Amino acid sequence: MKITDRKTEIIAVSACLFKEKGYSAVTMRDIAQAMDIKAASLYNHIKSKQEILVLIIIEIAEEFTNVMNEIVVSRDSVLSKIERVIQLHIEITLRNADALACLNNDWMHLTDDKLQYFVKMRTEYEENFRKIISEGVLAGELKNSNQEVVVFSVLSSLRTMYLWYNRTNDLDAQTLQDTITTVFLNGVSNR
Amino acid sequence: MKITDRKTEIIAVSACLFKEKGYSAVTMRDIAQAMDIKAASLYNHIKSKQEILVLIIIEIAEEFTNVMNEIVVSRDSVLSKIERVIQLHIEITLRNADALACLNNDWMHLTDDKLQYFVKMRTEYEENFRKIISEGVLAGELKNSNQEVVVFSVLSSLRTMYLWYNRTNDLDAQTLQDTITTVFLNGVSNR
DNA sequence: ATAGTAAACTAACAATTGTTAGTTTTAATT
DNA sequence: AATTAAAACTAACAATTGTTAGTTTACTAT
Repeated sequence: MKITDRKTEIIAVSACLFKEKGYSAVTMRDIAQAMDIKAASLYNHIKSKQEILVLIIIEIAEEFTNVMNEIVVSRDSVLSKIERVIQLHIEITLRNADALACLNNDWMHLTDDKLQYFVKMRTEYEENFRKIISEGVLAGELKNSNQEVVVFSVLSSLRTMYLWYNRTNDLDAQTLQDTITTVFLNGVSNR
Repeated sequence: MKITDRKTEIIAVSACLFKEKGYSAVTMRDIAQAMDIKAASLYNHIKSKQEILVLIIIEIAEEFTNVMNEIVVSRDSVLSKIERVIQLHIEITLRNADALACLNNDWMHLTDDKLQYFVKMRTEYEENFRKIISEGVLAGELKNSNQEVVVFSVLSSLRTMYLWYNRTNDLDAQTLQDTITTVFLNGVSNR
């Protein structure tokens, strides 16, 4: 049992490359070169290019799905639930930005059952988030705005955090969490 | 002078396909098939696949740049400026969602001087937005949050509106504008 | 030392890619 | 009816794609 096996390296290197140019624009020879081996050697470790994509995306999608399910059934207040969703996105972004970028941009290149499985998880995730927002409006904790707009305004920001979080290089996770929470809950206006 | 010339059709059809699968995954034969002609026939109208990408992205990037420049130098209040930025994004999203998706996801497949030109415009756009936020904090109109987080939280939402605006099919531009403005300025919390 | 295995290699394949050359069709103008 | 120009076509190219087969190297356990 090695500390980091070769397959794990391939996944990480591929995710990094996919983040830069997208799944379709990255060739097996690109991945191989980044690992300083020949393309054919990759196949000692992985079954296909598609398998790499699956391994990058599905694991992280399942994590989102599972934690979101926990949050939804919990007995926290709606505001706490929203905070926990924000926290979930920050955690995964900091831990694995490359895979997250890949999930966001390349999920449509999954095939057959994996694609179906992913879309099902994503739909479920969005429905759960919508459920939280509805609950909040009903409980009077949230403004009664158009819910689709609220859901996707917030979700879009959280989903694309990987694009910019590293520009704020002096920012720890807690400050990030606090600022984002304030922005979404209370807005940017000082009035 | 035709009502819609063939070249314009190619651009539109291509933008639509690029939106679905990304620039690299769409072949000239895909584009041709969508127009019910053969791939070689495309070259009677366009110079290359790359030219299609350039025509889709650069025009819309210039529009963003130009309007943003107008907004920044205007004498409106900061809150009005932010509202105008939101309006700009909504307008372009409603008018040309496909091209916007393409700009967001495929800009890195531009080459050489066009790539440089695009990145320069994007940087300028972000700096202008940051300038508005700074001005607002200084004038006491905005909360004194971490500015990078504010800038990209808002910008990320606006940039990816094309992904979801059509789910709210009973939503006119004005309601969309009002809801988004409220969400960002005042937050979702009711407290 | 020997055997065995993990992981690299070379060479090549069949399919697909963007693109070009040359030709035919279509439709409008004289 | 003849001319012309726009826009389609067929056929093919050279390069690149993901992948396979078979071989060699490097390291570990006997």
